[in-house]
Amino acid sequence: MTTTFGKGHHLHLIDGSAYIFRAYHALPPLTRKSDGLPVGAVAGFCNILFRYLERNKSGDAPTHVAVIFDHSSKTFRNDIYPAYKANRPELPEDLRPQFPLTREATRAFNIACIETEGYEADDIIASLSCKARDAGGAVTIISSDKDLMQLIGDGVNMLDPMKNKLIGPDEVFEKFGVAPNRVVDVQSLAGDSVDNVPGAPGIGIKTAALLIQEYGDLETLLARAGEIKQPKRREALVDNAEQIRISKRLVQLDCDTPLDFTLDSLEVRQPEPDILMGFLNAMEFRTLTQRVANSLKVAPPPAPAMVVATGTPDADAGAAPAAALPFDHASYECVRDADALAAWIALIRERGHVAIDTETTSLDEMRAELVGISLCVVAGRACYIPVGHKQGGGDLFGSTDLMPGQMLLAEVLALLKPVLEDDAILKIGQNMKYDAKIFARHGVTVAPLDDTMLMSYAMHAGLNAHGMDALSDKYLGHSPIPIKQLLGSGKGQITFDRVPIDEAVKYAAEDADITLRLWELFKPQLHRARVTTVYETLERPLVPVLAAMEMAGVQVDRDTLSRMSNAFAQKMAGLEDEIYQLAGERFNVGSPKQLGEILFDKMSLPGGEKGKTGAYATGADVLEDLATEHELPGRVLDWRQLAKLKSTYTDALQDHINPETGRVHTSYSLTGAVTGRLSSTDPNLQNIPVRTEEGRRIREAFVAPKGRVIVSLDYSQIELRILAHVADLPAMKQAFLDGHDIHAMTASEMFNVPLEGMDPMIRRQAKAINFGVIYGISGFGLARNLRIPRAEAQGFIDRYFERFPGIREYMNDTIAFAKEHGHVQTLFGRKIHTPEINAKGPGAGFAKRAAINAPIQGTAADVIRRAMIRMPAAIAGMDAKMLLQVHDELLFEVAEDAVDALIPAARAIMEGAAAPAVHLSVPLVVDAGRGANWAQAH
DNA sequence: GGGCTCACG
DNA sequence: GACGTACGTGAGCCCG
Repeated sequence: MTTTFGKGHHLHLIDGSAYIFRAYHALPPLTRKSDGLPVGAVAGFCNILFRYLERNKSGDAPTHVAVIFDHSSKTFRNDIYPAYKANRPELPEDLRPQFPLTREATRAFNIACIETEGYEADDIIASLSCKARDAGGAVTIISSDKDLMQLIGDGVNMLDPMKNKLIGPDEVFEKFGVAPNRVVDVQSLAGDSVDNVPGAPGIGIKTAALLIQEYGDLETLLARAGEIKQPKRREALVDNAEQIRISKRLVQLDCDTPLDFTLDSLEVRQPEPDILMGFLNAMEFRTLTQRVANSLKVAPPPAPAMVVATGTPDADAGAAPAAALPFDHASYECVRDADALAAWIALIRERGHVAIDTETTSLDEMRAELVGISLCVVAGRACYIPVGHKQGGGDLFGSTDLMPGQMLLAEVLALLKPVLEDDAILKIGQNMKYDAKIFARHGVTVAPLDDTMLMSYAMHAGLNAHGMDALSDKYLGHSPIPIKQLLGSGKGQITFDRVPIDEAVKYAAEDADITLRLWELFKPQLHRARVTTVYETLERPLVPVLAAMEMAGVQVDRDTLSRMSNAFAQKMAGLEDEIYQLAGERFNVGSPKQLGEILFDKMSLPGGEKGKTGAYATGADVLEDLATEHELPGRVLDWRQLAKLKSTYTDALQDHINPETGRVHTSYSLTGAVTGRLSSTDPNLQNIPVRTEEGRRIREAFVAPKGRVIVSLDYSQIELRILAHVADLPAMKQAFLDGHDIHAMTASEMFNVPLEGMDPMIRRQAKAINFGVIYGISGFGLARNLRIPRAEAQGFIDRYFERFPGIREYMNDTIAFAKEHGHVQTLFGRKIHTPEINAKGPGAGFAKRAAINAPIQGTAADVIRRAMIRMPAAIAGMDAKMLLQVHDELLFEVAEDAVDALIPAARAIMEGAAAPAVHLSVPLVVDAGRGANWAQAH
């Protein structure tokens, strides 16, 4: 049938990856109508292929053709030079899922589709060119990539598809000033900032070409570099010879890429109309479907077909609308051997993404042991890989024998690691920080990732919860198997490793299935809700940063805490004796109910007010008022302070010291607060005492190991600065610009008193008002806070509004915005929903104040998030770790000799964190402290 | 498990 | 005109 490739044959090599990027950037972000799948790049790619085929119908048609793709961004060149192509911007979010579709498109056009792991498309093109040329055939490389120009000559030329212009040796000389066979030499010298090829500093293409022209080739030039007259050029070459040689290895294309096919297999084939039309129709490209139908002289298929043609028939289920597909627990697969896992990995590679979930023995990621991993690539089709299920479901002796029929964890991880770390495969999870930490403890860095919980949060903060059960219920109309059903609850609760494997398969695979379906649903919604930037710049990139902080943990000294606990216990016992004496009887001081009865019934102290539950209020404010009447309330207050410190801090904190690391590992919730703030749990390290002297001493237990110090950097008055900016308060802005005491300035402005020698009481009142404004001030609240008559408080507020008219405007505008849109937003576009804003009754008051506060608190939260995301790169070279975040403070552990470098670097990141997205009209100022422990550093 | 109290920003 | 109110969190304890 065919003769072997050789003389008279003409091979076209199409640079597919370049086409994808061009198509992506040339077209608006198209999505498939039926399900919102991004397909803009696929559409452009198909158009280019179609036009290419049409053009070849007339004229110089090739006999053989292939489209070549980059397999992933990591290649053998990264082993030579890790920074190679390291400064490439991250792939656009909506492009990655289109990669596999462009492969499908190529196959649908019946064109050979080629990629090889570890090699760039350019290397495969080079190898094929050499092979074809050596066989005596002609080659045309269809690309405008200058890196391919080194291949030109001897029957190999290039075609720039943009300009439809042939590139031969003359055009190469025009660009590089040398013949094609010396292009590599010029590139090695000139380097390339786009690909991060270093080259020789100060030498560009012009100079490089002159040098090569003069000396002939690179090796001769390097050998005789000492003869160069210009001192700068001479030094650049002599000092950087090694770097230049590395550059050469980076730009030199590899002509020996392994190829597992023959040139003959690339022979031009006509598209199969059914397959091509089926694909185009499934992608819902109406115009192109019609045009291709005309060209192939066939009838276009009936419009919306819901099934995407994919490489394997198995994957077809994925095209049905995810939400509508029922959940079939029986269909989930249990993966028990390497072959089965390999099949899943092949499917993952084909699709370019995978939903993943881990099952473990604990919610504490630092102690949890991996029990199983579930994967889902296509809605409705998921698997579970058990690795740590144990015999004898929950017997008393805690048998440690593994159940038979499980793969070895090490083997599973070895197979999955390349997938989990592959740049080109998106890993999707619900609360991925958890799973990423589990994998990180096994030496696997999961990236890139998407997180359905964070997507939900970016879209719907303030509207609903973002846990898997809530999301599945709301969006998929499906209640997942409750974990209680497997583990039980209370005393008899078992851990996941004791769950029978067939039960675990259903539960675990379902979670991955749900996650994938949510992702398919949320992906296009993110764009429509206009929170893609929020998600991509403020949510997702924080995941690895927080994971690293949590895993690092903070060293807490058990002895210090233990000694404090003992001291507190003694003091409390003494106070209890006094309290019993004063009360005339023994009772439980910790019981507000009993205390209320003693104070107000037995002792008949004034002001006993019962709340809605019928109990007397005995809060600190009530007891403080009563302290003037009697000694007992004061003692109770003292006792309560100690009880709090002991139970919540000095006792509980000790239980959180990880026995393996000797450190305390908190867990941050990215979705814990509606405003964008983080929250901290298990333990909460964002509320360690500081306001009282006794409490502050607990921070002495947060220490740095020998040779290291604790460094604290905190934003000064960040919320007030943001308020001054958003409400446009010129006087306040000026005070910040001048570095003045902001509360004193406020007092001076309001009460017409000079700054010099100001009464501290006046300043205190002004400070309370400043904070009140941030919280959505009310006369009642301010009156209570300052313990002044309500009318007086209202007078303060009126005067404040008079002096800072921007405030009232900001409040009114914000509430009006919330009423109209149902949400407010931060300067960075984070949306906080306010569903109660139009409610009647007292709820409306809450909603209004929350609406006023949210943009300010939320903007401050966004600022420190941005700083945290940039921090790892900024301190990369230093022996320093970021450990904790407390809303406006970042805590670091730093080697003593690195402190002087860290502080200015971290401060610069924090102070500049708003830019360039937002230009604040007020400077952000960061204060720094250092010491052996947190108390000293603060 | 809800309510109270109190630690933080 | 009355109602109830500072904004955002998490944890430990009591008590039903």
